[in-house]
Amino acid sequence: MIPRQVSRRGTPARILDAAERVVQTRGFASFSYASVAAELQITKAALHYHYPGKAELGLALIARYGARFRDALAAIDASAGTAPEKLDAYIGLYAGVLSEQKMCLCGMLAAEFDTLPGPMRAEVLRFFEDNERWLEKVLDQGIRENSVRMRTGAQASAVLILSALEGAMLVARPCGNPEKFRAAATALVAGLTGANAGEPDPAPAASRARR
Amino acid sequence: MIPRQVSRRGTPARILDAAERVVQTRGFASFSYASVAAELQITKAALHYHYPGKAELGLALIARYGARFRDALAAIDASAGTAPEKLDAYIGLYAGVLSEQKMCLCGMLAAEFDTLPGPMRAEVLRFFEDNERWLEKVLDQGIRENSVRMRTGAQASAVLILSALEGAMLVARPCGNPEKFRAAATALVAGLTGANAGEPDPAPAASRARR
DNA sequence: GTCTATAGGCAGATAGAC
DNA sequence: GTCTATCTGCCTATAGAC
Repeated sequence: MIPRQVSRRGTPARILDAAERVVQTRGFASFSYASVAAELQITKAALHYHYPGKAELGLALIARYGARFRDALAAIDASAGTAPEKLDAYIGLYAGVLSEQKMCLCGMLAAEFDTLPGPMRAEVLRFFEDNERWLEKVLDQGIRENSVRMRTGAQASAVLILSALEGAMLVARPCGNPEKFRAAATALVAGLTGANAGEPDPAPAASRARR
Repeated sequence: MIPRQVSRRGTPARILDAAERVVQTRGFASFSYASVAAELQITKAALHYHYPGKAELGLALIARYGARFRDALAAIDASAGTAPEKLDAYIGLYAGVLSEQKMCLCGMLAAEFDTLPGPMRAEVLRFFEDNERWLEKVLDQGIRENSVRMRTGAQASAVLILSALEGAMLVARPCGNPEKFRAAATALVAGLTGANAGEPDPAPAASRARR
């Protein structure tokens, strides 16, 4: 009586789910309509109905990923923690992706940048810019709180954090060793907060800075 | 009377040169015998004569790249500089690649890792391990010299340096902005060397050292 | 060593039935 | 919305002449 669907999620979303997984593990060039169709047990023609071509599907992929990421950053902001706490949460986002043996979608697409259609390129750049802006804001907060100590500007440190985490995923994933990612992240934070690993902060983060 | 070749370099080396450039800009999946043959103005069949298949060509590519990199590291060692000087030279290797709008070959292949033939995977892993070992050695030297201050172990810091530089290339290349790479590298080094380190600091960006 | 020619497969994409 | 069937093009790879 009830026309139950194969899945609660609609077909477009399920297509994006499958495509996203393939792109994050094998890359955009190595992803094909055939592989996604096989996984969803539908035909390539059905995929083309929902997404006319690879370029459009790729764009939808980044758009959804970017929106999800921005939501996650907004949620971290809403938690109103200290800068180091926010950084830890930010690192957790990356660690979560890596724990599924996946690369950051935009990190993967950055490697393939020269082969991407124009609209996809623009969205990849936007993703990086958004992340840098958010990180810069958090670092500024950390300076006000006296919980972060930088010897260079917040902008350069923001680029470093983004680069280090993307790079740590890139390097750690082939090694099949999430610990490698954790080690890099810990050393990164240590260089920004002046914290000794395994020891209490020499200058405890302002317990609840104004904001 | 002298059977002059088209180039001083032999055909196998010229094939590797062209293939390397394509892989470092577009990726291994997007590289084809046809594109390399067109660039060298020979046929695909001639390429197959020198390298039976894509897997063999790819392996030769990493082998040559890895050997060249190891030679560069040995040259830095031979210079007998301080640890910060060696790190700067190491960063210069990456900057040189990026200045040609190219990604590190092994960084690119790391993104595509899941699609690579087994022998290529092994060489990519070897490259990362070699780099980490070398960096760890330099960091140990820096501790002995008192020119490097780490708040975490040398191993974790070595992974961070490798990750940050690979990631900085990954992020900076799409932006078409080498300055972004420099900013990340500067912030990275700043986090590893104290402002009040024994060695003269050519760029005391933020001279208010706390430790 | 390099060529022409071609095999065989898989890619992205479309037309039209249901 | 999903299907079958098909088109076109590019891919890796091989056979055999020169």
